[in-house]
Amino acid sequence: MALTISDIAKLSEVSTATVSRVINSPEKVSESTRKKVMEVIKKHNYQPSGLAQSFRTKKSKTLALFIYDIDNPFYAKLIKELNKMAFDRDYTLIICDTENNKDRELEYINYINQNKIEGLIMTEGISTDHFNKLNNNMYLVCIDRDLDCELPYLRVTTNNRESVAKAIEYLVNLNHKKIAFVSGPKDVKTSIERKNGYLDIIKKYELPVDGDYIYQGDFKRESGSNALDYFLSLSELPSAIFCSNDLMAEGLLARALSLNIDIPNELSLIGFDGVSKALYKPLTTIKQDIHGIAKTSINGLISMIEGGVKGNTVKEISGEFLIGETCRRLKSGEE
Amino acid sequence: MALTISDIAKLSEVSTATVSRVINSPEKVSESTRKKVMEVIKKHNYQPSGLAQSFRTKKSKTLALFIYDIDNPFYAKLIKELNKMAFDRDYTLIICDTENNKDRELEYINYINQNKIEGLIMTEGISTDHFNKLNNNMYLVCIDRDLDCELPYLRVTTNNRESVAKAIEYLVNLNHKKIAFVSGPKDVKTSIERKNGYLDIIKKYELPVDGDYIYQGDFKRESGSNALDYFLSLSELPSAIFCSNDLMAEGLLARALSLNIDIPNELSLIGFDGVSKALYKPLTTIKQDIHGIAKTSINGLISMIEGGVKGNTVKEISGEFLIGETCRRLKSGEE
DNA sequence: TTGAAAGCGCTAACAG
DNA sequence: CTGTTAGCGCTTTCAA
Repeated sequence: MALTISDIAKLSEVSTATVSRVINSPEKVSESTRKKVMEVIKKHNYQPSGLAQSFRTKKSKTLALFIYDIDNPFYAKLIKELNKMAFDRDYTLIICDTENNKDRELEYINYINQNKIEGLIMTEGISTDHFNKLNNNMYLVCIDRDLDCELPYLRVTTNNRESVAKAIEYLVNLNHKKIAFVSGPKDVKTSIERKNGYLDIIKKYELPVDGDYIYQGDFKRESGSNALDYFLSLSELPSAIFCSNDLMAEGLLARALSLNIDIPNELSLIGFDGVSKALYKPLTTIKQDIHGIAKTSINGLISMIEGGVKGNTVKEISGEFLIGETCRRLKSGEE
Repeated sequence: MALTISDIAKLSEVSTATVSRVINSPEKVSESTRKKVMEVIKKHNYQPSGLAQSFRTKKSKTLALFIYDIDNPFYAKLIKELNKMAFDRDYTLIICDTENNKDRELEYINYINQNKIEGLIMTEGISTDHFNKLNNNMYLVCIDRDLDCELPYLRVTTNNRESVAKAIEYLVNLNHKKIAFVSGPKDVKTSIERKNGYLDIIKKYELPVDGDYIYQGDFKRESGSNALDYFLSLSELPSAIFCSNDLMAEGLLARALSLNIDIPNELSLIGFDGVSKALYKPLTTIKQDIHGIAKTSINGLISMIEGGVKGNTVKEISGEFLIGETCRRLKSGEE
């Protein structure tokens, strides 16, 4: 059996309180006893029981991440970053894979309450109903997401609207006029913002774009492929398509390849996220600063937890427009 | 503050012991008191503190997963399955992203010891030195991996050798003779087994294949692309290439596309894993039964933990050969 | 079938 | 600066 604090206390000929101090607030212990105790600790490779510490302090040092699509490489990367940063700050991160399923969410909420999870990071796509059941001293961060809930929270987001606007404007500068847009799911904040960015530029340049050039996708690869089929069914094919995420751009590109449609020569394409790799040509896209998002989220969350303060704040992280090889400049006059 | 067991005891006019029994072994309580207590529990939505339970029983109900490449979609899917199954069995799964870094591993091993993690699932690519530091009542499962360690463990693996042999034989039956192979990293068990499957068939049919047709990759996408460049530099291009995982096959395919090499008309291609989606044509591949692997791993691990037994066992899960559209039948005589 | 009581390993007043 | 002591919320003998 592993040694306990009282074993160490006996071996060091001090009290358990002193051992505890050596571990948690060494400055409160005289150098000589600290040394003495540390030696014993080292010698026996004593490690305090995390279970006992958590129990005693009522702090689990655990965070939970709500996510609904681990398969999306954007989220896979985000998980990687968050997990790493949490661990580096001595917190454990639990992945709650909700699959957008309400029962699942509820189970996780119960889990969170039972296990004294200290903070929650939420990503898109989760229903809102259950969140009142959260312990109301829960600390919250929402990444790219709005939450209808009494609890205040930190919102971390990419500047979706401006980034998309920039990308669309880039197409305009390449003389594109017939620019189509593949959106994400209807009620999702990021979807809406990205679409607004598109509409901003359409309006600004008074481009002749009607509803036909907007296809509602769902952020999944397949809807990109469906989008292309839809646009092909129109009387006038757009000359450029913006997809609201890379996954859909990939789907669209794959479909184009299989139909022998040359990108960018016949069709220009832009994505969003900056996580595509499998393509034969680098995708022009808006790269989200996943590292920055993760860092802001974890640091923000932990400082709320440790400072005991909450508040509604928004931190916007800039996306980076990456020019790949999937857009072509139209000759003037060309459509 | 949340209610505690003694609050419930008072409200139900029984002892805490009885409340505990109602929760953990209701059969030991008379129906009437059980009902009475359950009502109070329901009414107040009492949830026992997981922290206290873990502390008291010294069972964290937590498993850890060692992984080094969350980005690889095979692992992303595996994580998803494992996470879900663990949760369904009331265990928490912690993701230890080692990044193949020894210090990181050591930190995680310490974490595991401190927090009384009950079981460990390991995947490929982790060094072996630290594992002696593991509490020696740790329960272990290795997925597709061998471990040099005193602890007995359950090994769960796809029948790599046979699956690859089957795929290569398929190429032979399509009249391919010049079949090249892109391996994974050198010392990794699955790499070796997959290569052996290839060599088995090469030998069986006495195919004229020398070392030139074997390229050592590293399971990353980029090495697939490099592999193609390498094969193109040979005096005789192979007519078919087997990649030891899908990621490398994707890389190779992307490179082929950008070089205008038609797959499968100029070159046949097979992968391994069954996780590719981004391709313009479905990849012929060996699909690993990720669900089965996860299920066997979690169930095996938990029954070891709860049964208190360990043992060296191997469970082989069959891969499924999936014929996509990346292989072509050669006319007899054609090379 | 139930209750009393001890104690898991640690931290945090409080007193000295 | 250090020790004593109480107690976190739960489970588990042991006795009744």
